[in-house]
Amino acid sequence: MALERASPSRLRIGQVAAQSGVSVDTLRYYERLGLLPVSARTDGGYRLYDPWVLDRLAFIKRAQSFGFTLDEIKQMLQLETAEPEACSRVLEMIEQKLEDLDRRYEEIKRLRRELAAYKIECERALASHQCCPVIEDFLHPRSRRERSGTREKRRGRK
Amino acid sequence: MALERASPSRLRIGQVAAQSGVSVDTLRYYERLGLLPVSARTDGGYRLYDPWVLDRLAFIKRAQSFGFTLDEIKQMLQLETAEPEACSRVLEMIEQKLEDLDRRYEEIKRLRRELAAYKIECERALASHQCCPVIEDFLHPRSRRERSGTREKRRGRK
DNA sequence: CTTGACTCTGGAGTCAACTCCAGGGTTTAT
DNA sequence: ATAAACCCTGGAGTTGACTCCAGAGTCAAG
Repeated sequence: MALERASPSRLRIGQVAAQSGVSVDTLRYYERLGLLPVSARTDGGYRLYDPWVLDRLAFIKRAQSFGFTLDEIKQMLQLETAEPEACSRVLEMIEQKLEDLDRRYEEIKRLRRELAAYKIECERALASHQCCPVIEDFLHPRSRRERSGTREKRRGRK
Repeated sequence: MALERASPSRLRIGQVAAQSGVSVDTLRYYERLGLLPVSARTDGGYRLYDPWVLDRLAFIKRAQSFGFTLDEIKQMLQLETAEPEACSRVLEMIEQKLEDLDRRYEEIKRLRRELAAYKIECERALASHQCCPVIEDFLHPRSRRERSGTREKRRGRK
């Protein structure tokens, strides 16, 4: 049985791995998950890939970089490009992911600000050879904003 | 409900859980990890906590919210507050985490921008009943059309 | 034909931070 | 004394995205 031997158009898994930067293990993993098609095989059982899987892998990596999970990516890949439904579905997912990014963005901004404040305090303490205020402060967060007031330490109710 | 017989100053694990918002399982897990001290016990083997573990738990949650891992938090907790070394060590960790936040911040900004562009394209296609350009675009990030291409992309990727 | 690089399978392991479970023992109110 | 909460241990399971493994088969070159 003449198998597709050394056909320059088809790649073995190692070549796909090398060209895509995705490990062979991951390629097989993706196939199990249904992100890649069940590939053709040689008589000996070796997988043979059409070069377009490289495009698909690029898609996967790109979508991943946006924070889409493999499962979400799979859903996108299962959509028929031609159908308008596909587009609204994708739009939906994009909008959700945008909200997601916005939330994370704000959170990071807030954390950054707070952490930077700690840093300054820490530097000051270090310069004047005092004991570390950060751990103290982390331990009693609420005393921060009432430093000039009462140092109440009651937390939680009951 | 509240029944603190005997010594009112010591809490059982369920009370700590209720007051801290951390599950009893997690409390035991933290103890295993060394984030909480090995607690005293009743004769029957029940854990008894001093109320200051609530402060420590608040510290842990706060540090976690900054993106510190439990392992890093443990390192901080092991530092002796009084020593200046502790402060410089903490400063180091804070600075590193700040860099981390900055990196993530920039990345999110970039992704947001790109994703928003996709969204607009998607909306346009949807409005004019064309086929979804996003999947197409994801699939061919910076290549020319070879496959059923309809129009040239002017928007360069990345 | 032999070598050595490549590939196959199924399943297990990894990481972080939990979460759940079975099968018991303890406390305390009634 | 009994029931209802509560708690104990140790170990296994969860999630997502891989990563590694043993033991076997395949392929192309020399």
